[in-house]
Amino acid sequence: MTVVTRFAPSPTGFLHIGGARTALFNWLYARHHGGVFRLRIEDTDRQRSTKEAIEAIIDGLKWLGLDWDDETVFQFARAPRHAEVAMEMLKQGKAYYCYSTPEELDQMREAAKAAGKPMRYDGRWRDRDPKDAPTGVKPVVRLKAPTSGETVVHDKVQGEVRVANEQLDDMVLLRSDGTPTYMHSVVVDDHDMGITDVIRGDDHLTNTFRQLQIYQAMDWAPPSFAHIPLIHGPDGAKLSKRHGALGVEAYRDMGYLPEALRNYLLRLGWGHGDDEIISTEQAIQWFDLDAVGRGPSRFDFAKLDNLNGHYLRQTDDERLAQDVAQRLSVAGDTTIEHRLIAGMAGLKARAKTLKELAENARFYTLTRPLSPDDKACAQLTGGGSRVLKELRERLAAAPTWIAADLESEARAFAEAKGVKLGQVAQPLRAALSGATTSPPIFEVMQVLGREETLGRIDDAVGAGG
RNA sequence: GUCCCCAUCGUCUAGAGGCCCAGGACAUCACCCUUUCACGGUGAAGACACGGGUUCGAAUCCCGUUGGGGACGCCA
Repeated sequence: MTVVTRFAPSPTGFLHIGGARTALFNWLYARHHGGVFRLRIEDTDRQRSTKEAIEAIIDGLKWLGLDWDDETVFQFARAPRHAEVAMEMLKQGKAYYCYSTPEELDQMREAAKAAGKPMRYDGRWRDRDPKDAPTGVKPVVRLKAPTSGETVVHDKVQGEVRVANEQLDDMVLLRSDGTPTYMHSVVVDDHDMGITDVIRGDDHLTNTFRQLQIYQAMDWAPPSFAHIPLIHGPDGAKLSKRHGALGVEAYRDMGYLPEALRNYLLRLGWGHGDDEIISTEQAIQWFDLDAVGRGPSRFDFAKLDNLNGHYLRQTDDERLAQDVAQRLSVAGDTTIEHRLIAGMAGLKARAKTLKELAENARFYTLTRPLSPDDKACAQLTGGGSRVLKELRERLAAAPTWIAADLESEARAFAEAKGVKLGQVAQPLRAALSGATTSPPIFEVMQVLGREETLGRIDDAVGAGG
């Protein structure tokens, strides 16, 4: 049987990091088994669902490179079908109309709380004659759930989980306005869409019991389930905004590469021996549910940064330069763009994110004169300035303008002056980059070119006195 | 509160009874490389939550305790 998985987000916000991982696992599982990965937007909450959220989710999935098959299913559009199934259950005596008012339910809730028991609908309309129905009250449709025995889930990650049916009550299938509840629509949609494997967050594990009861009532074969643990914040508690509960677009803006985020998310809760850097091809080949861990894991930016740095260094210079030019608003300036491409080799070993890369690259994009920072200014006073003045003459006469030769010039100069190379290189760095740290300075000179280099030295020498 | 789930270095994890006085990665620290900062290299420190069993032998199996998480809606 062909594997069919799905990602079923509700469009009430961005595609957050936990959802992204759920989508990734579903996608990998389907691709690994040569199956189908589908997308269903659960937009039945008309109040909270927005068009913007739908777009954010779709953009996020595309950015992450998680492509889905077939058409996207919008759950709300299927409401008539959900109602139809509920009616069928009513006809077969598997469901019933319940006329209890919200007030009555509140009373039950409070009574249950006072008694230290969980809220359970007491089934007061379960076997009542429909003729008793009060007028003017629109009923909900409730499932006639089994009252004894137990319901068991054979979960691919959590193993066999069982619960006594007394713990469960008769849940609402259709609201009094005739719209389906989440529990009901999920089951009908998964069935109709031919989903074979439901892979979702751990928070749905207890929902599964109730959903299983609907499958049983309809005599449908349930899919197999896999509940993956949730992602927590660094403190072990629920992931907060501050700690990473952000939309994937926020990660893009912070300068993370989609391949790095994918690799990071994959390793969160799943492992393959000692492998850390895992390409998408390998992931598809290796991924399976049996290696998914059962405990929740904590989100760690430091590890994401490290992974991102790794992928950054693998990425070709043009792509990086283009992103940097965009971030620094200099895209289209070909001189600058060429400089960025030429300087990228030295730049990319020094950054963890594209954002950091852009900040480090800024000095390449500046127009003279630069405004050196405090530490750089300190390099440009007194001795530093004198060294630069003399070095400038020698550089102006340099026969070539390539890094290795420029370094030889500087070394010869330092030796002649009886100073360490650092005493030459640091003022030079301050003059050319406006800072005390930069890519290798002779590489910077080559990238900047003779004219710009000499000009920046002149600016610095003049300003430094 | 009730039900359900989980538990190896600070973090992510390897480990499916002897290969483990527990391996890798990130982070930390030291050293090397070096014109700065990185990258890279070498090394150090660092964990089986606790208590009982089972077994010749347990990180691995069972029970309990503790700790964490999740679910208890006419939200999804």
